[in-house]
Parts: sequence; structure tokens; C-alpha cells
Amino acid sequence: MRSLLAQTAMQLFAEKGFDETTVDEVAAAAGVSRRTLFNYFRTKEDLALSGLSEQGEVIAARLGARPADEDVWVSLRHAFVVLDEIEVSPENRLEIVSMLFDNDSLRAGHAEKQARWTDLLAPLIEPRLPASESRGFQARAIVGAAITCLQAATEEWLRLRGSTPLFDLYDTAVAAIRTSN
Amino acid sequence: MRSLLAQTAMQLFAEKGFDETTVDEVAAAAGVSRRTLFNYFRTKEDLALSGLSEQGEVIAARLGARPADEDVWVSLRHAFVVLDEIEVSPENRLEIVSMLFDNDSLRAGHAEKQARWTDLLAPLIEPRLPASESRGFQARAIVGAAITCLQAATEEWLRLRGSTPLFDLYDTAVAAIRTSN
DNA sequence: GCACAGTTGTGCACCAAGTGCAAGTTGCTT
DNA sequence: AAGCAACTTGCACTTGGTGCACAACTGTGC
Repeated sequence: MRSLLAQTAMQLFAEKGFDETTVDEVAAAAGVSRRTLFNYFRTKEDLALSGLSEQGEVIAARLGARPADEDVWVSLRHAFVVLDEIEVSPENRLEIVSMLFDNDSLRAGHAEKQARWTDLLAPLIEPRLPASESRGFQARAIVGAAITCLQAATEEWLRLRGSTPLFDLYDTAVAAIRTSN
Repeated sequence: MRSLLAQTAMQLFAEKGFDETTVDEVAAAAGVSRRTLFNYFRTKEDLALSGLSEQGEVIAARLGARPADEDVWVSLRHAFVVLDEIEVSPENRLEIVSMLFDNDSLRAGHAEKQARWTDLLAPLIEPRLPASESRGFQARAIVGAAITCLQAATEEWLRLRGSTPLFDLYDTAVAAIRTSN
């Protein structure tokens, strides 16, 4: 049910745009009442962003499976790469991503959801850092920076209309922030 | 007028919380009609976040005044420090920041507004990077990472209830992401 | 076959955010 | 005085979102 709703919603959003689609239309298209829709999704935004939370969990699972002595940046990159694999509709990918970045509140929600990945990922890399009172904080900073690189890469990937592989851009971003110039 | 509205809004938000305050109340408290309020602020969120855009411009101005051959991370830090100076009500600071982080959409909007600082700051540091086809992108990644460090530091500062200076935490965050472990 | 409880869907009334429009107000210019 | 522009306001309306009570279906034990 949840996935049916999310699917029909993405369909309509892709066709008409996010703002131009009402939740009533989504509910009608899915054949349920408006109230039922709100039983499954707290907000309209969630209809478009629900996938992100699940992606976060997949990434966390992947991260947890990396060897404990691996460099944390390497581990994070490996974990992120699942995003390239679980892509359901590669041809619509550009369309969907550009939708997420067109709308202000949607872009904000998207960034926020990804930022919440920090809560999942940071605890997994904290034990790999050298002991320190602020190790937990450092872990959050590192994960946050990695996610920022991913976001910057996605933005650039969108600007280039997908002509450059996402993770090439990601590598460029990470190199840019971690290399002294 | 704009500042009067923003001021009364922040007052009420601090007293009653963001969600528990209606825009009608803000308008009434400021002595104007609800409609007038929406002539000055596009959304309720803007009432709470309008200051951030201005802060971004102040930071950009400060950044532009740094010597062109200075390390970009050093320049960015110097520019950010204005945040410690333009603080209007230092005693309410904790209160205000925790309000921004309590509400989901507000936290998202806050992060998004700060992310938009990238648009202002990246062009200023791009010319300082070594020539490259992707220099603009690299500049955005660096600025984005620096802002992420600032946000992580703010979050930690909030968690510690302000007991550690914000920019000590910022330095810790930057060191964490830029130092190979 | 029947009463039982638990989940799930639905209708309805309601509140708050936000917009478009048309009319009123203020104040300044000529 | 008349006219013009900018600002303010009321009003009706759409949309997102919530609380609540009631129906429909499900499986369980008797």
C-alpha cells in the first residue's frame, strides 16, 4: 500500500510537477481516500522523499559490512555506491532528481533527510577513529562532509545532465576538500 | 516594518514555540493584518529564517576582503567568525538555536538557507583554486564542506548547551575531515 | 454459527498556511 | 484640488494536515 501510494505519487509528480499535483489527486489515482493517504505518509513531502530513509538504512548496512580497519572515507564511498545499484528507473533518474531540486521545500527536505543519514552512519565509523573525548562529534563531522560531497556531486551531475558518472564527481569533491592546495 | 515583524515573530516563537504560534498571532502582535505580513514574508518559515540570508551576505563581504593568496579554509573561517560578532541577543542565543533545531521543517529550512550560502561564497574562492575545468565545482564542494562543519559545530554546541566556544568545535570538525587518520 | 477484538479504510468537520483580487488608505507631486 | 503610486486591508478560496467517530474486514476461540 505504502509503496503503491509512493509509486503513483512519483508518477504524477514526474508528469505534472510537485506543486501542481494535489494530494487528493494522488489519493484518487491510487484509488484510496485522502485520509488513508495521510495514514501512510505524514506529509506530501514524504510521498516524494520516503525512499531516502530506506536508502539511508541500506547504506548503513553496507557500511557496517566494511572491514573495521579500512580508511573511513574509503568505507563511506563503498557504502554510498549502493545508490548507483538500487536505482529502479535509470532513465527517469534525471527527471526525478531535477524535481527534487526544483522545489525549495523539497530540496530542503531532501537535504535534511540525507543529513539524517548522519545519525545512522556516524555511530558505525566512530569506533574506527582514534580515541578522543570528541570522537563522536568528529565522526558526525566526517559523515556530514561525505554526505555534502555526495550532494554537491549530485547537483553537479544534474547540471551536466548526467554526462559524467556521479561517483567521478564525488571523488573530485572529496579530493577537493581533503587535499591541501 | 520587515524587521519589526521578524522581531515580534522571534519573540513569540521563543515564548510559545514555532508550531504553537500562528501567523495571525504574529500579525496581531505587530499591529498589522495577516495579509500585510505575507506581503513582507513569503512563508511563516521566512519569519524565523530571514536573518540567515543577510548573514550570508555579511559573510560573503567578509570573505571578499580576505587576501587573495590566503588558504581558502583560513579565509572561510575568518569570514564565518562574524557570526560570533553580529549576535544580537547573546543570552537568547541558545534558545533561538534550539528552536531552529527542534522543528523538522525549520531545521530543514535552516540547513537549506545555509546551503544557499554556497552560491554566494563559492564564486569568491573559485579564482583562488588552481586552474582546472572543474574548479567551480571544487569551490562549491569546499564551501559546502566548510558550512557542514559549521552546522555540525552548531549542533554540538547546542548539545553541550554552549559550554564550549562554537569555533573551537568548528576547528575540531575541520581538522577531523581534513586530517588523514 | 457467533461473539470478540484488532486492524484498516473512510467521511466529516475543522484549523492553519498561503494566494488572488479588488478596494481602501496614505502621502506626495504638479 | 486632482492625480498618482505605494502600501495596507478584507474576503473568498485552495491546499495541506489533524482529530474523531464509525464502518468493514480479518482472524480467533467457543
